[in-house]
Amino acid sequence: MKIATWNVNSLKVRLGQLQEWLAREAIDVVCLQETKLEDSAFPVEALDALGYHSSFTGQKTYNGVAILSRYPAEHVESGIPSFDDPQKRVLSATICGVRVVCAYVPNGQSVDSDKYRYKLEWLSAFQRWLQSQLSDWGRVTVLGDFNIAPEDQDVHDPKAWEGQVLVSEAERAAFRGICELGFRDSFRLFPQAERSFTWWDYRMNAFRRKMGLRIDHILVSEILAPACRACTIETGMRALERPSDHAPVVAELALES
DNA sequence: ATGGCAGGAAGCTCCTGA
Repeated sequence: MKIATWNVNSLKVRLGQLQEWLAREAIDVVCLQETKLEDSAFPVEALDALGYHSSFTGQKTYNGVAILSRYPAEHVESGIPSFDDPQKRVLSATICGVRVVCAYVPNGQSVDSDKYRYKLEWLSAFQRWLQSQLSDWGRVTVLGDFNIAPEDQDVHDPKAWEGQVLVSEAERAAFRGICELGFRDSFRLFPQAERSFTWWDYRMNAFRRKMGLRIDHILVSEILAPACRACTIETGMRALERPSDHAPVVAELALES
């Protein structure tokens, strides 16, 4: 089973790229972030035509997450139950016996902002909830835009970014806290090229200059990790005309059954 | 030096993203 995550930065704008990608790659589950669409505007028919069932929770202009799947999605749940939040950032579903959590972690803006405090509170609630997801389901995968570069090797210029939002110690501690519940960063299960990133700023020719961060992740629970065969970044998607500023991440799970 | 792109909603400029 191939699972993927992609921050599309507007599904309306990126629908054509998504369709081409899904027609080309045999991906079974796709988690999307920043769809920026109200539910009534979600392109259900276009994705159904490609063989995908859509689950989604969205809002106008900001946020919005979706899970596309070639197989039925069961027990679909929106949000973090204990965390009342009008921002549509979390969607979870069970597909082929695997709990799939699609997450769009808050950006945080800057470390001295209210949005940063919201990010840390959000992450704390997310971690608590993931613990219950782990005990409920066992086979759990968390895919999404974490807005956290876990280590210096995930940052093109660690010196320049030191202490900034996306790399600050409190954010990295929150990421480790989630992993320590019993998750592995699937990307680091395998040898990877240096300077592997998933996001490049639209400005300053950052992509061409390889000035990126690795902030989109696929975590797999310990019990699933032995089944993980690969994790790759679809860097080519960032090189398209009118791209999202994020590239997709894809992981392959060898599931018995 | 706080810029630089891009998307959305509004409406000819602003907010947000990361």
